[in-house]
Amino acid sequence: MGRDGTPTRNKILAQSRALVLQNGFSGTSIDLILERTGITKGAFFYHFKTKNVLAQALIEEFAKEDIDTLESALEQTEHLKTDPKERLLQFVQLFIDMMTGLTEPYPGCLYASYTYEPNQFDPKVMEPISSAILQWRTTLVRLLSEVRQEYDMQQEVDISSLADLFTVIFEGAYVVSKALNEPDLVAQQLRQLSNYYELLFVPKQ
Amino acid sequence: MGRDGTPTRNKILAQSRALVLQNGFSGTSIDLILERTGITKGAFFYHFKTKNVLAQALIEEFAKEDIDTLESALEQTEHLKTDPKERLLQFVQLFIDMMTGLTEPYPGCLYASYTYEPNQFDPKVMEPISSAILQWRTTLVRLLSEVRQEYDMQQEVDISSLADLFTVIFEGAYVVSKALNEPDLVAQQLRQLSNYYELLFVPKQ
DNA sequence: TTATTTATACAGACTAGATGGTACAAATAT
DNA sequence: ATATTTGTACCATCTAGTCTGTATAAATAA
Repeated sequence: MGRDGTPTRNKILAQSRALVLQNGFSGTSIDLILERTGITKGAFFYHFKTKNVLAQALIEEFAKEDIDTLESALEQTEHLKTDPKERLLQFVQLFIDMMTGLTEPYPGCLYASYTYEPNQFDPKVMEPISSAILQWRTTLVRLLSEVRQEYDMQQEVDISSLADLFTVIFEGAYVVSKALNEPDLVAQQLRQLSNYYELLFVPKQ
Repeated sequence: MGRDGTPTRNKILAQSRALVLQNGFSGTSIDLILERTGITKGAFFYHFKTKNVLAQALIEEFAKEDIDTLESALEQTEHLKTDPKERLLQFVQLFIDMMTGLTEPYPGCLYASYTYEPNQFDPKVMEPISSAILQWRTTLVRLLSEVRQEYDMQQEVDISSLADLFTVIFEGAYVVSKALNEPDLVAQQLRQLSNYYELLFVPKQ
């Protein structure tokens, strides 16, 4: 019955994400989205009742992809479970590889974009952000705890903060990479994180 | 000579900065600024010919304060020059102290805010951002190079990336701190940076 | 098979209010 | 007195969102 609307919906989501990362959410007018997608107002409001519904769909999709990436990286390193440090380093390495060889800066993170204009959104639009960040924290706390059990720490540091450092470096590197227009900066910063982990955990005794 | 307009101008700048960090630049209407400051439209456009001129004034003022902070921290640690590592750690410590004991998240960084809606601004509005970030890089490269001359590095890492890590952690920590509403996260992350420096540089031989 | 119904998807003119910006008179300080 | 600062009415444009109508495609019935 009726034609298939998912290509249209996906076009709106994809272009909107790109536009929001360049213009901010409130700097992205619906007319601009229409222009970019070649879609009309009627089609847009058929798929998204209001602009805020689009905001919510955008962040939910982004968060889903984000968590998928996290879980995929976990799976890809599961075979290293016997050496938790090796696993941790390999886990980071996956993201280094992901961010290596870009020719232009990674377009950025919607979490940061939204976080710098939180008043534009209903509270429930912001919720997936903290939810996702906390899931990164939880996951890395687990990975780090496993390392800690089999290695000595050169310094007694708070595992939870150490876990957050992963997200912090990502978010910060996106900002600086965009600001300086240096595509490989993100990978470089992740390498620093890897070095830190390397130095911090040493064989027992 | 007419009356003194600087209090008005300063009120506009201060309130606008706060508003931009909450709503984004294009989400901050002039009417909202007027409402917040209790100033009228005529006054506003007397001080700032266009909204983009305000954007420029905002970022220039912010960058100036930022560089002032950098230079102040340099001065405050100059007496430790004989032990460059001690100086570096003390340098970071100053910022940890600065970010300790906040009751609500630090409002954020205009560099990041602008970087996530760069299309809203003339290119010359964005210029002070890269300029300031590069000045941090240059300064930290100097501090780190001085350490390197008197200490061994546990791992051979790129000094320039190591320098950027300072800014990266600040920017990332602001984002995550705001997103999770955890005021002390910034100080915690800077402590991780300090730990990394601590581990990386070891006495010669 | 073909005409008709039905649910879905899209098109585009229209509106009410917001937005950045202007014009200019009035107030204020020196 | 007059350069400077402020108040307010106004304007053109942009904004999100509405409305009515049309196209598409599958389901149903003759």
